[in-house]
Amino acid sequence: MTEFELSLFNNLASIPKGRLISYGGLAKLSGYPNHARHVGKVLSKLPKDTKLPWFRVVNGQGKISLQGEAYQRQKTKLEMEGIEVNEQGKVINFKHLKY
DNA sequence: AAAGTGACGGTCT
DNA sequence: AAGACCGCCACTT
Repeated sequence: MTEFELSLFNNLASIPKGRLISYGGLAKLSGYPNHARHVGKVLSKLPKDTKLPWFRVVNGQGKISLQGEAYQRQKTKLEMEGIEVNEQGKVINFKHLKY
C-alpha cells in the first residue's frame, strides 16, 4: 500500500453521494497531479465488494470510461443516485466536486 | 532492457 | 464540437 493509494482511498471515500470527481481531479486532490492514469490503474484493482464509491469517478469530459459490462455496472450505480447518463456515456444531472 | 499498455488530460486543429 | 496529438507514469511483455 503506497502513500498515494492511501491518500487516494481517503479522498475517494469522502466524495458525497450525488457528486462526481474526475480521475485527474482525484489525483490532484491526493497530492499527485498528472497521475490520472495511475488513479484508473489503482481503481481497477479494487475488489468488487469494496465500500468505496469508485463509480463516482468519471473522466475529464464527464463521461464513463469503463467499457462493456463494467460500463453498465457504473451507469446503474450512478442512476441509483439520481444521476442520468446519456447514450454517449456522459453524465447529465450532477454536481462535480472538482475537475 | 526496450516497447507496449491503460478506468486519463490539456492543447491544438 | 470532435478528433488528433502528445505528455504522463507504473506495470507487463
